[in-house]
Amino acid sequence: MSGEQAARGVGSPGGNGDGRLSLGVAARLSRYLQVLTQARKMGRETISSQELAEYTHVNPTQIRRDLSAFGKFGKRGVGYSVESLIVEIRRILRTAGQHNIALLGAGHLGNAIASSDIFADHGFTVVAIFDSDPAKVGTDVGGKVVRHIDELDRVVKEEDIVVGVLAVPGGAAQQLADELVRAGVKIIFNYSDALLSVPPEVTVHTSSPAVDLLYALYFYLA
Amino acid sequence: MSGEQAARGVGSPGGNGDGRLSLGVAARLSRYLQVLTQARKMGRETISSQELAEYTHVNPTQIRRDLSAFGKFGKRGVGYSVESLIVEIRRILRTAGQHNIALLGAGHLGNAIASSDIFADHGFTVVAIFDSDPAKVGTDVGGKVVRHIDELDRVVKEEDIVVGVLAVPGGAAQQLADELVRAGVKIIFNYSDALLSVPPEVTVHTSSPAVDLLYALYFYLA
DNA sequence: TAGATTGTTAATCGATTAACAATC
DNA sequence: TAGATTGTTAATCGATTAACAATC
Repeated sequence: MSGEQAARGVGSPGGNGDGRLSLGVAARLSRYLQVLTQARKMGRETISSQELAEYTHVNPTQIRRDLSAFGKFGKRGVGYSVESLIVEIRRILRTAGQHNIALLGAGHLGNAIASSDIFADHGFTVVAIFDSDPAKVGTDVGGKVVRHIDELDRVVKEEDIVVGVLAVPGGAAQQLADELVRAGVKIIFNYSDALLSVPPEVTVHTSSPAVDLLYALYFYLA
Repeated sequence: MSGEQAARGVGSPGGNGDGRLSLGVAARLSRYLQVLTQARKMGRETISSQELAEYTHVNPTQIRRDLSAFGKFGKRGVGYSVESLIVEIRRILRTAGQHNIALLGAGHLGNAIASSDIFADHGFTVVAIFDSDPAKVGTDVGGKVVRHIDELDRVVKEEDIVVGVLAVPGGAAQQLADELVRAGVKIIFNYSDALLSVPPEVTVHTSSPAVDLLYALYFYLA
Protein backbone atom coordinates (compact mmCIF):
# COMPACT_ATOMS: atom_id res chain seq x y z
CA MET A 1 0.00 0.00 0.00
CA SER A 2 1.11 3.53 -0.82
CA GLY A 3 0.08 6.54 -2.88
CA GLU A 4 -0.82 5.43 -6.34
CA GLN A 5 -2.17 6.24 -9.77
CA ALA A 6 -5.13 7.93 -11.35
CA ALA A 7 -5.16 6.13 -14.68
CA ARG A 8 -7.97 3.79 -15.57
CA GLY A 9 -8.63 1.01 -18.03
CA VAL A 10 -10.37 -2.29 -18.35
CA GLY A 11 -8.24 -4.09 -20.89
CA SER A 12 -9.77 -6.53 -23.32
CA PRO A 13 -11.38 -9.50 -21.55
CA GLY A 14 -8.49 -11.67 -22.60
CA GLY A 15 -6.09 -8.98 -21.42
CA ASN A 16 -3.74 -9.65 -24.31
CA GLY A 17 -1.67 -6.50 -24.01
CA ASP A 18 -3.22 -4.26 -26.60
CA GLY A 19 -5.47 -2.64 -24.00
CA ARG A 20 -4.53 -1.02 -20.76
CA LEU A 21 -4.25 -3.16 -17.70
CA SER A 22 -6.57 -2.42 -14.82
CA LEU A 23 -4.99 -0.81 -11.78
CA GLY A 24 -5.34 -4.01 -9.80
CA VAL A 25 -3.76 -6.23 -12.42
CA ALA A 26 -0.83 -3.87 -12.94
CA ALA A 27 -0.26 -3.65 -9.19
CA ARG A 28 -0.35 -7.42 -8.76
CA LEU A 29 1.91 -8.10 -11.74
CA SER A 30 4.42 -5.68 -10.24
CA ARG A 31 4.27 -7.58 -6.97
CA TYR A 32 4.86 -10.90 -8.71
CA LEU A 33 7.84 -9.32 -10.42
CA GLN A 34 9.29 -8.26 -7.11
CA VAL A 35 9.14 -11.76 -5.67
CA LEU A 36 10.38 -13.34 -8.90
CA THR A 37 13.37 -11.01 -8.93
CA GLN A 38 14.19 -11.95 -5.34
CA ALA A 39 13.71 -15.63 -6.15
CA ARG A 40 16.06 -15.37 -9.11
CA LYS A 41 18.71 -13.78 -6.89
CA MET A 42 18.44 -16.75 -4.61
CA GLY A 43 18.98 -19.16 -7.47
CA ARG A 44 15.42 -20.46 -7.79
CA GLU A 45 14.55 -21.81 -11.24
CA THR A 46 10.82 -22.51 -10.90
CA ILE A 47 8.09 -21.31 -8.57
CA SER A 48 4.47 -22.41 -8.10
CA SER A 49 1.44 -20.18 -7.80
CA GLN A 50 1.18 -21.48 -4.23
CA GLU A 51 4.62 -20.17 -3.35
CA LEU A 52 4.07 -16.89 -5.13
CA ALA A 53 0.88 -16.56 -3.09
CA GLU A 54 2.74 -17.04 0.18
CA TYR A 55 5.19 -14.28 -0.63
CA THR A 56 2.77 -11.80 -2.20
CA HIS A 57 -0.30 -12.52 -0.07
CA VAL A 58 -2.35 -12.77 -3.26
CA ASN A 59 -4.66 -15.77 -3.67
CA PRO A 60 -2.99 -18.51 -5.79
CA THR A 61 -6.05 -18.86 -8.02
CA GLN A 62 -5.92 -15.19 -8.78
CA ILE A 63 -2.24 -15.42 -9.65
CA ARG A 64 -2.90 -18.20 -12.16
CA ARG A 65 -5.84 -16.26 -13.49
CA ASP A 66 -3.83 -13.06 -13.89
CA LEU A 67 -1.06 -14.85 -15.73
CA SER A 68 -3.22 -17.07 -17.91
CA ALA A 69 -4.93 -13.97 -19.30
CA PHE A 70 -1.69 -13.26 -21.18
CA GLY A 71 -0.58 -16.75 -22.18
CA LYS A 72 0.18 -20.21 -20.88
CA PHE A 73 3.39 -19.55 -19.02
CA GLY A 74 3.32 -22.41 -16.56
CA LYS A 75 3.98 -26.15 -16.69
CA ARG A 76 1.36 -28.32 -15.01
CA GLY A 77 2.82 -30.30 -12.16
CA VAL A 78 5.91 -28.08 -12.11
CA GLY A 79 5.09 -24.39 -11.83
CA TYR A 80 6.45 -21.33 -13.59
CA SER A 81 9.99 -20.73 -14.80
CA VAL A 82 11.26 -17.81 -12.73
CA GLU A 83 13.41 -16.44 -15.51
CA SER A 84 10.87 -16.57 -18.29
CA LEU A 85 8.05 -15.28 -16.10
CA ILE A 86 10.15 -12.21 -15.31
CA VAL A 87 10.57 -11.63 -19.03
CA GLU A 88 6.85 -12.09 -19.71
CA ILE A 89 5.69 -9.76 -16.96
CA ARG A 90 8.15 -7.08 -17.98
CA ARG A 91 6.82 -7.36 -21.50
CA ILE A 92 3.23 -7.12 -20.28
CA LEU A 93 4.07 -4.08 -18.17
CA ARG A 94 6.04 -2.66 -21.09
CA THR A 95 8.83 -1.77 -18.72
CA ALA A 96 11.42 -4.08 -20.17
CA GLY A 97 13.79 -1.25 -21.06
CA GLN A 98 16.22 0.78 -19.04
CA HIS A 99 14.98 3.95 -17.39
CA ASN A 100 17.06 6.78 -16.02
CA ILE A 101 16.36 8.33 -12.67
CA ALA A 102 17.66 11.40 -10.85
CA LEU A 103 18.26 11.26 -7.13
CA LEU A 104 17.83 14.47 -5.14
CA GLY A 105 19.52 14.52 -1.77
CA ALA A 106 22.91 13.05 -0.85
CA GLY A 107 22.22 12.46 2.85
CA HIS A 108 21.91 9.08 4.51
CA LEU A 109 18.82 8.11 2.55
CA GLY A 110 20.31 9.26 -0.75
CA ASN A 111 23.42 7.26 0.03
CA ALA A 112 21.39 4.18 0.88
CA ILE A 113 19.44 4.41 -2.37
CA ALA A 114 22.49 5.09 -4.52
CA SER A 115 24.44 2.23 -2.98
CA SER A 116 21.74 -0.41 -3.16
CA ASP A 117 20.61 -2.24 -6.23
CA ILE A 118 16.89 -2.13 -5.47
CA PHE A 119 16.40 0.13 -8.47
CA ALA A 120 19.06 -1.43 -10.68
CA ASP A 121 17.44 -4.85 -10.30
CA HIS A 122 14.37 -3.55 -12.06
CA GLY A 123 16.01 -1.69 -14.88
CA PHE A 124 16.32 1.71 -13.26
CA THR A 125 19.67 3.48 -13.34
CA VAL A 126 20.53 6.36 -11.03
CA VAL A 127 22.34 8.52 -13.56
CA ALA A 128 22.73 11.64 -11.42
CA ILE A 129 22.69 12.69 -7.77
CA PHE A 130 22.04 16.28 -6.72
CA ASP A 131 22.40 18.21 -3.51
CA SER A 132 22.27 21.88 -2.59
CA ASP A 133 24.94 21.61 0.11
CA PRO A 134 28.26 22.86 -1.33
CA ALA A 135 30.09 20.56 1.07
CA LYS A 136 28.50 17.55 -0.58
CA VAL A 137 28.79 18.67 -4.20
CA GLY A 138 31.74 16.94 -5.81
CA THR A 139 31.88 14.08 -3.30
CA ASP A 140 31.36 10.48 -4.32
CA VAL A 141 28.08 8.75 -3.45
CA GLY A 142 27.50 5.20 -4.60
CA GLY A 143 30.08 5.63 -7.36
CA LYS A 144 28.61 8.87 -8.70
CA VAL A 145 29.79 12.43 -8.23
CA VAL A 146 27.23 14.63 -6.47
CA ARG A 147 26.18 17.60 -8.61
CA HIS A 148 24.73 20.93 -7.63
CA ILE A 149 20.97 21.41 -7.97
CA ASP A 150 21.56 24.15 -10.53
CA GLU A 151 22.54 21.49 -13.05
CA LEU A 152 19.23 19.66 -12.66
CA ASP A 153 17.42 21.05 -15.67
CA ARG A 154 20.31 20.48 -18.06
CA VAL A 155 21.08 16.95 -16.84
CA VAL A 156 17.43 15.82 -16.88
CA LYS A 157 17.21 16.80 -20.53
CA GLU A 158 20.59 15.42 -21.53
CA GLU A 159 20.06 12.08 -19.83
CA ASP A 160 16.40 11.64 -20.69
CA ILE A 161 15.34 11.30 -17.07
CA VAL A 162 11.64 10.56 -16.45
CA VAL A 163 11.76 9.79 -12.74
CA GLY A 164 12.93 12.00 -9.88
CA VAL A 165 13.49 10.61 -6.38
CA LEU A 166 13.20 13.11 -3.53
CA ALA A 167 15.36 12.01 -0.61
CA VAL A 168 15.39 15.43 1.08
CA PRO A 169 13.89 17.07 4.18
CA GLY A 170 10.21 18.04 3.96
CA GLY A 171 11.00 21.74 3.89
CA ALA A 172 12.91 21.51 0.63
CA ALA A 173 10.64 19.03 -1.13
CA GLN A 174 8.04 21.25 -2.82
CA GLN A 175 10.61 23.58 -4.34
CA LEU A 176 12.60 20.67 -5.71
CA ALA A 177 9.43 19.03 -7.00
CA ASP A 178 8.70 22.25 -8.88
CA GLU A 179 12.15 22.16 -10.43
CA LEU A 180 11.76 18.51 -11.42
CA VAL A 181 8.44 19.33 -13.08
CA ARG A 182 9.97 22.30 -14.89
CA ALA A 183 12.74 20.09 -16.15
CA GLY A 184 10.20 17.64 -17.58
CA VAL A 185 10.17 14.79 -15.07
CA LYS A 186 6.85 12.90 -15.12
CA ILE A 187 7.10 10.68 -12.05
CA ILE A 188 8.22 11.88 -8.64
CA PHE A 189 9.07 9.48 -5.86
CA ASN A 190 8.64 11.36 -2.61
CA TYR A 191 10.48 10.14 0.50
CA SER A 192 9.89 13.39 2.38
CA ASP A 193 6.93 14.07 4.63
CA ALA A 194 5.69 16.99 2.54
CA LEU A 195 2.41 17.02 0.64
CA LEU A 196 3.44 17.88 -2.91
CA SER A 197 1.41 19.90 -5.39
CA VAL A 198 2.11 19.04 -9.01
CA PRO A 199 0.35 19.45 -12.37
CA PRO A 200 -2.09 16.65 -13.31
CA GLU A 201 0.25 15.09 -15.87
CA VAL A 202 2.82 14.37 -13.17
CA THR A 203 2.45 11.40 -10.82
CA VAL A 204 3.62 11.64 -7.23
CA HIS A 205 4.25 8.50 -5.28
CA THR A 206 4.78 9.14 -1.59
CA SER A 207 6.64 6.47 0.31
CA SER A 208 5.06 5.72 3.66
CA PRO A 209 6.65 2.87 5.58
CA ALA A 210 4.99 3.97 8.81
CA VAL A 211 1.58 3.78 7.20
CA ASP A 212 2.32 0.35 5.81
CA LEU A 213 3.30 -0.59 9.32
CA LEU A 214 0.05 0.73 10.78
CA TYR A 215 -1.80 -1.38 8.27
CA ALA A 216 0.12 -4.53 9.20
CA LEU A 217 -0.32 -3.72 12.87
CA TYR A 218 -4.08 -3.49 12.49
CA PHE A 219 -4.28 -7.11 11.48
CA TYR A 220 -1.93 -8.12 14.25
CA LEU A 221 -3.90 -6.30 16.93
CA ALA A 222 -7.38 -7.13 15.64
CA MET B 1 1.60 -1.11 -3.38
CA SER B 2 3.83 -3.54 -1.52
CA GLY B 3 3.72 -6.96 0.13
CA GLU B 4 0.69 -7.12 2.36
CA GLN B 5 -1.46 -9.13 4.70
CA ALA B 6 -3.21 -12.46 4.80
CA ALA B 7 -6.00 -11.62 7.24
CA ARG B 8 -9.55 -11.48 6.06
CA GLY B 9 -12.82 -10.05 7.29
CA VAL B 10 -15.92 -8.35 6.07
CA GLY B 11 -16.90 -6.20 9.03
CA SER B 12 -20.50 -5.52 9.82
CA PRO B 13 -22.31 -3.75 6.95
CA GLY B 14 -22.24 -0.53 8.92
CA GLY B 15 -18.59 -1.15 9.71
CA ASN B 16 -18.95 0.21 13.23
CA GLY B 17 -15.70 -1.10 14.58
CA ASP B 18 -16.79 -4.24 16.36
CA GLY B 19 -15.96 -6.39 13.32
CA ARG B 20 -12.73 -6.58 11.41
CA LEU B 21 -12.18 -4.14 8.63
CA SER B 22 -11.80 -5.51 5.13
CA LEU B 23 -8.30 -5.40 3.71
CA GLY B 24 -9.28 -2.64 1.30
CA VAL B 25 -10.85 -0.43 3.93
CA ALA B 26 -7.92 -0.81 6.30
CA ALA B 27 -5.48 0.02 3.51
CA ARG B 28 -7.42 3.11 2.45
CA LEU B 29 -7.87 4.37 5.99
CA SER B 30 -4.12 4.07 6.46
CA ARG B 31 -3.58 6.12 3.32
CA TYR B 32 -5.96 8.83 4.51
CA LEU B 33 -4.04 8.90 7.76
CA GLN B 34 -0.79 9.44 5.92
CA VAL B 35 -2.10 12.45 4.03
CA LEU B 36 -3.85 13.85 7.10
CA THR B 37 -0.63 13.62 9.07
CA GLN B 38 1.24 15.48 6.35
CA ALA B 39 -1.55 18.07 6.14
CA ARG B 40 -1.41 18.64 9.88
CA LYS B 41 2.33 19.21 9.67
CA MET B 42 1.67 21.90 7.09
CA GLY B 43 -0.80 23.64 9.36
CA ARG B 44 -4.01 22.65 7.56
CA GLU B 45 -7.10 22.63 9.78
CA THR B 46 -9.72 21.19 7.44
CA ILE B 47 -9.62 19.08 4.28
CA SER B 48 -12.33 18.06 1.81
CA SER B 49 -12.90 14.61 0.36
CA GLN B 50 -11.95 16.16 -2.99
CA GLU B 51 -8.52 17.18 -1.69
CA LEU B 52 -7.97 13.88 0.06
CA ALA B 53 -8.80 12.22 -3.25
CA GLU B 54 -6.16 14.23 -5.11
CA TYR B 55 -3.45 13.19 -2.68
CA THR B 56 -4.45 9.56 -2.18
CA HIS B 57 -5.74 8.80 -5.71
CA VAL B 58 -8.87 7.31 -4.15
CA ASN B 59 -12.25 8.38 -5.51
CA PRO B 60 -13.81 11.16 -3.34
CA THR B 61 -17.13 9.33 -3.12
CA GLN B 62 -15.38 6.31 -1.78
CA ILE B 63 -13.57 8.36 0.82
CA ARG B 64 -16.85 9.81 2.10
CA ARG B 65 -18.36 6.34 2.01
CA ASP B 66 -15.47 4.79 3.94
CA LEU B 67 -15.63 7.46 6.62
CA SER B 68 -19.40 7.66 6.95
CA ALA B 69 -19.50 3.95 7.75
CA PHE B 70 -17.99 4.85 11.13
CA GLY B 71 -19.73 8.12 11.93
CA LYS B 72 -20.51 11.61 10.67
CA PHE B 73 -17.09 13.16 10.89
CA GLY B 74 -17.45 15.91 8.30
CA LYS B 75 -19.18 19.28 8.11
CA ARG B 76 -21.22 19.86 4.96
CA GLY B 77 -19.94 22.80 3.02
CA VAL B 78 -16.66 22.73 4.95
CA GLY B 79 -14.98 19.33 4.90
CA TYR B 80 -13.29 17.30 7.61
CA SER B 81 -11.28 18.56 10.57
CA VAL B 82 -7.75 17.27 10.00
CA GLU B 83 -7.02 16.86 13.69
CA SER B 84 -10.19 15.06 14.67
CA LEU B 85 -10.17 12.84 11.59
CA ILE B 86 -6.68 11.66 12.54
CA VAL B 87 -7.99 10.76 15.99
CA GLU B 88 -11.02 8.95 14.56
CA ILE B 89 -9.05 6.89 12.04
CA ARG B 90 -6.48 5.91 14.64
CA ARG B 91 -9.31 4.76 16.84
CA ILE B 92 -10.89 2.79 14.00
CA LEU B 93 -7.55 1.17 13.18
CA ARG B 94 -6.98 0.60 16.90
CA THR B 95 -3.46 1.88 16.52
CA ALA B 96 -3.83 4.94 18.69
CA GLY B 97 -1.18 3.83 21.14
CA GLN B 98 2.59 3.89 21.05
CA HIS B 99 4.42 0.94 19.57
CA ASN B 100 8.05 0.04 19.99
CA ILE B 101 10.20 -1.03 17.09
CA ALA B 102 13.69 -2.47 16.78
CA LEU B 103 15.94 -1.35 13.95
CA LEU B 104 18.47 -3.86 12.62
CA GLY B 105 21.33 -2.34 10.68
CA ALA B 106 23.18 0.89 11.40
CA GLY B 107 24.31 1.63 7.86
CA HIS B 108 23.10 4.49 5.70
CA LEU B 109 19.53 3.21 5.58
CA GLY B 110 19.43 2.54 9.31
CA ASN B 111 20.75 6.04 9.92
CA ALA B 112 18.15 7.54 7.62
CA ILE B 113 15.32 5.71 9.36
CA ALA B 114 16.57 6.46 12.86
CA SER B 115 17.03 10.14 12.08
CA SER B 116 13.71 10.75 10.38
CA ASP B 117 10.37 11.06 12.07
CA ILE B 118 8.40 9.04 9.53
CA PHE B 119 7.81 6.39 12.16
CA ALA B 120 7.52 8.75 15.13
CA ASP B 121 4.74 10.68 13.37
CA HIS B 122 2.59 7.60 13.49
CA GLY B 123 3.22 6.53 17.03
CA PHE B 124 6.17 4.24 16.43
CA THR B 125 9.29 4.65 18.53
CA VAL B 126 12.64 3.20 17.54
CA VAL B 127 13.71 2.00 20.96
CA ALA B 128 16.81 0.09 19.91
CA ILE B 129 19.27 -0.16 17.03
CA PHE B 130 21.39 -3.24 16.43
CA ASP B 131 24.37 -4.05 14.26
CA SER B 132 26.81 -6.92 14.08
CA ASP B 133 29.79 -4.74 13.14
CA PRO B 134 31.90 -4.15 16.30
CA ALA B 135 33.03 -0.84 14.81
CA LYS B 136 29.46 0.42 14.85
CA VAL B 137 28.40 -0.95 18.22
CA GLY B 138 28.51 1.82 20.79
CA THR B 139 28.30 4.66 18.28
CA ASP B 140 25.41 7.11 18.23
CA VAL B 141 22.79 6.82 15.50
CA GLY B 142 19.82 9.17 15.57
CA GLY B 143 20.30 9.77 19.29
CA LYS B 144 20.50 6.08 20.19
CA VAL B 145 23.49 3.95 21.03
CA VAL B 146 23.97 1.03 18.62
CA ARG B 147 23.84 -2.32 20.40
CA HIS B 148 25.26 -5.67 19.40
CA ILE B 149 22.93 -8.21 17.83
CA ASP B 150 23.52 -10.56 20.77
CA GLU B 151 21.37 -8.29 22.91
CA LEU B 152 18.40 -8.59 20.55
CA ASP B 153 16.46 -11.26 22.39
CA ARG B 154 16.75 -9.60 25.77
CA VAL B 155 15.91 -6.09 24.53
CA VAL B 156 12.91 -7.24 22.49
CA LYS B 157 11.41 -8.80 25.59
CA GLU B 158 12.32 -5.96 27.94
CA GLU B 159 11.00 -3.24 25.67
CA ASP B 160 7.90 -5.08 24.42
CA ILE B 161 8.92 -4.76 20.77
CA VAL B 162 6.44 -6.13 18.22
CA VAL B 163 8.01 -4.78 15.02
CA GLY B 164 11.48 -5.40 13.61
CA VAL B 165 12.87 -3.37 10.73
CA LEU B 166 15.55 -5.06 8.63
CA ALA B 167 17.86 -2.45 7.12
CA VAL B 168 20.63 -4.89 6.32
CA PRO B 169 22.19 -6.53 3.24
CA GLY B 170 20.24 -9.39 1.69
CA GLY B 171 22.79 -11.97 2.79
CA ALA B 172 22.20 -11.29 6.48
CA ALA B 173 18.44 -10.87 6.34
CA GLN B 174 17.14 -14.42 6.82
CA GLN B 175 19.31 -15.13 9.83
CA LEU B 176 18.25 -11.90 11.50
CA ALA B 177 14.62 -12.56 10.64
CA ASP B 178 14.97 -15.93 12.41
CA GLU B 179 16.35 -14.19 15.47
CA LEU B 180 13.55 -11.64 15.45
CA VAL B 181 11.00 -14.44 15.28
CA ARG B 182 12.71 -16.31 18.09
CA ALA B 183 12.62 -13.17 20.20
CA GLY B 184 8.87 -12.89 19.65
CA VAL B 185 8.55 -10.13 17.04
CA LYS B 186 5.32 -10.47 15.04
CA ILE B 187 5.83 -7.99 12.21
CA ILE B 188 8.98 -7.73 10.13
CA PHE B 189 9.64 -4.84 7.83
CA ASN B 190 12.10 -6.02 5.21
CA TYR B 191 14.21 -3.47 3.35
CA SER B 192 16.61 -6.08 2.02
CA ASP B 193 16.25 -7.91 -1.27
CA ALA B 194 15.99 -11.33 0.37
CA LEU B 195 12.89 -13.53 0.27
CA LEU B 196 12.21 -14.28 3.92
CA SER B 197 10.72 -17.48 5.29
CA VAL B 198 8.83 -17.03 8.54
CA PRO B 199 6.18 -18.93 10.51
CA PRO B 200 2.56 -18.20 9.56
CA GLU B 201 1.87 -16.06 12.63
CA VAL B 202 4.54 -13.56 11.58
CA THR B 203 3.85 -10.95 8.91
CA VAL B 204 6.59 -9.87 6.54
CA HIS B 205 6.26 -6.62 4.69
CA THR B 206 8.87 -6.19 1.98
CA SER B 207 9.56 -2.66 0.86
CA SER B 208 9.83 -2.37 -2.88
CA PRO B 209 10.29 1.17 -4.16
CA ALA B 210 11.48 -0.08 -7.54
CA VAL B 211 8.33 -2.13 -7.99
CA ASP B 212 6.17 0.83 -7.04
CA LEU B 213 8.11 2.74 -9.63
CA LEU B 214 7.49 0.11 -12.31
CA TYR B 215 3.81 0.36 -11.53
CA ALA B 216 3.78 4.14 -11.86
CA LEU B 217 5.84 3.88 -15.02
CA TYR B 218 3.36 1.53 -16.62
CA PHE B 219 0.67 4.17 -16.50
CA TYR B 220 3.07 6.80 -17.79
CA LEU B 221 4.19 4.67 -20.72
CA ALA B 222 0.79 3.19 -21.58
C1' DT C 1 1.79 -44.45 -13.33
C1' DA C 2 0.94 -41.26 -9.41
C1' DG C 3 1.41 -36.80 -7.69
C1' DA C 4 1.44 -32.12 -8.41
C1' DT C 5 0.10 -27.95 -10.40
C1' DT C 6 -1.79 -25.30 -14.10
C1' DG C 7 -5.65 -23.26 -16.75
C1' DT C 8 -10.50 -22.21 -16.58
C1' DT C 9 -15.24 -21.99 -15.22
C1' DA C 10 -19.08 -20.36 -12.54
C1' DA C 11 -20.83 -18.13 -8.61
C1' DT C 12 -20.37 -14.64 -5.09
C1' DC C 13 -18.93 -10.72 -2.99
C1' DG C 14 -16.99 -6.20 -2.42
C1' DA C 15 -15.39 -1.97 -4.76
C1' DT C 16 -16.48 1.71 -7.56
C1' DT C 17 -19.07 5.41 -9.39
C1' DA C 18 -22.65 8.90 -10.57
C1' DA C 19 -26.09 11.40 -8.79
C1' DC C 20 -28.44 14.16 -5.55
C1' DA C 21 -30.87 15.50 -1.36
C1' DA C 22 -29.46 17.29 3.05
C1' DT C 23 -27.24 20.86 5.41
C1' DC C 24 -23.29 23.58 7.05
C1' DT D 1 -29.12 33.52 1.08
C1' DA D 2 -25.83 31.14 -2.13
C1' DG D 3 -22.14 28.10 -2.56
C1' DA D 4 -19.89 24.17 -1.15
C1' DT D 5 -19.47 19.70 0.52
C1' DT D 6 -21.11 15.81 3.08
C1' DG D 7 -23.84 11.54 3.64
C1' DT D 8 -26.30 8.03 1.14
C1' DT D 9 -28.56 5.45 -2.42
C1' DA D 10 -28.74 2.49 -6.39
C1' DA D 11 -26.59 0.44 -10.22
C1' DT D 12 -22.54 -1.53 -12.34
C1' DC D 13 -18.34 -3.54 -12.68
C1' DG D 14 -14.24 -6.03 -11.36
C1' DA D 15 -12.08 -8.99 -7.82
C1' DT D 16 -12.19 -13.07 -5.37
C1' DT D 17 -12.77 -17.85 -4.51
C1' DA D 18 -13.74 -22.88 -4.73
C1' DA D 19 -13.66 -26.52 -7.54
C1' DC D 20 -11.96 -29.52 -10.98
C1' DA D 21 -10.61 -31.24 -15.48
C1' DA D 22 -6.42 -31.17 -18.10
C1' DT D 23 -1.77 -32.41 -18.30
C1' DC D 24 3.13 -32.15 -17.11
